[in-house]
Amino acid sequence: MAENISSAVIGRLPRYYRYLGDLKEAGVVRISSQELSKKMNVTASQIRQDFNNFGGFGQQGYGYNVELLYNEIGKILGLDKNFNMIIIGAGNLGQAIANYKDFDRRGFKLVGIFDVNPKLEGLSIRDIPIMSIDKLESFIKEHNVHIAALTIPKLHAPAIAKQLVDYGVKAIWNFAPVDLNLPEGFIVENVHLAESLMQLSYALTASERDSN
Amino acid sequence: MAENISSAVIGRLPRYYRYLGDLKEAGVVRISSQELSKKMNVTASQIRQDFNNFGGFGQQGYGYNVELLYNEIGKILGLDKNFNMIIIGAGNLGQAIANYKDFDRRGFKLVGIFDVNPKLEGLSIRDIPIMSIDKLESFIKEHNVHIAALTIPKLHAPAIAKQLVDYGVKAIWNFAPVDLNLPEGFIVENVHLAESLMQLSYALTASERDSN
DNA sequence: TAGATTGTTAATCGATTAACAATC
DNA sequence: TAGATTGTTAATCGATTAACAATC
Repeated sequence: MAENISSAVIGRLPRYYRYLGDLKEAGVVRISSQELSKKMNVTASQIRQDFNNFGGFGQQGYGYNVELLYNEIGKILGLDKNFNMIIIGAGNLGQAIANYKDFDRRGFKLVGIFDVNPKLEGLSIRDIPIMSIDKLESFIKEHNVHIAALTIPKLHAPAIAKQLVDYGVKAIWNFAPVDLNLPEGFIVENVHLAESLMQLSYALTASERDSN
Repeated sequence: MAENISSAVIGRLPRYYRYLGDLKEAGVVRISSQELSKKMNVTASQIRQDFNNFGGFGQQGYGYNVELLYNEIGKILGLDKNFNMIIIGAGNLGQAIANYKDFDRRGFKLVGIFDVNPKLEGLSIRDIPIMSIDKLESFIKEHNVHIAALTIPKLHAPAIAKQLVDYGVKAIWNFAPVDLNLPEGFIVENVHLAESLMQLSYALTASERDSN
């Protein structure tokens, strides 16, 4: 069905999903691409093009059924499935992610947390045990781990990432400020906080320049 | 000098900056666009085009001086300046950000942390006091706060964001899963973790589909 | 049926890549 | 000078927007 959709389109789906979820919550039953375009500040044309990448979900003269569209986009994003997730690195960021109950609700089930620090072993976050990194291999091979969130320092991230691939993890959610260079086709989604802050810094700097 | 550079270009600058920093660390003095293109997995043409948006930093027949280029990109990104930053919301994510010493090093100085929870008042993270949200207005007006990192739940984020704008903050680094809809031209940089995870989920789902 | 709005094709715009003259 | 590599123009590619026929 959906082969080779551009990443520009995929990048917009979660935002559509969020708006449609809000509309559903608010009890809105139908919406036209034009109404949605006003709310979201994008063109109606883009909305229709985006949805039509996956086969039309609307109806001429009517628009889109909010709940149906919400569910369909959820399916496209795989939110109707359950994925087992582990977190590597129980530092501040790892703990923050471990505490996000929303991820669980959306089908991302946290099944384990790993850290190199032996002092943390035996502790747990939301009943998920923190384990020694030594147990990583056996744990992954025993459990069906789809996603590993990598919240460890830059230095060790590439080596650990390689292990994760070898042990059979399917995707890495990478928070380390480094490119992991994994085998062709392996799924990596990067969250580079420092880069985000630099873009903000650029905007601040540029706006100061302009006002002179 | 640099007016209206596309956000595609700006989005790539921090990555260039990271690679050039690593090269500098490694003692590399010069690099050609072609060598850099191999390392970074982008075209040499794009590298040269990107840099030439800001005036050429290279030299024909030689390439680019690593340290000079690193410093120039740093200046473009505003990393030669100092910005005062506050964090609104001392939950897990707020604490994680507060503990990032790297941001301080790059000129983002954390000057205050705010939370609605009165129990946290009086505590501090890395010697930065956690204050009641009641003190937000006076604090911002007394200190020169450039950036506010917003790490609070979705529900209250838009209202707090509005206040931040009114009180004179220059930019918001928004971690709440909501669009803030602030006045035209006000700087917002979003980090939507849930959306990032959904894109990863899409990739996982699509790869399963393909392998069937 | 008439009106509304989609799905889809065509036109435009912008970003990326290729090519090469300029020049170190 | 000859070789290398940039800076920059031109060609290509892809994404966005506009337009409209199909259809509910």
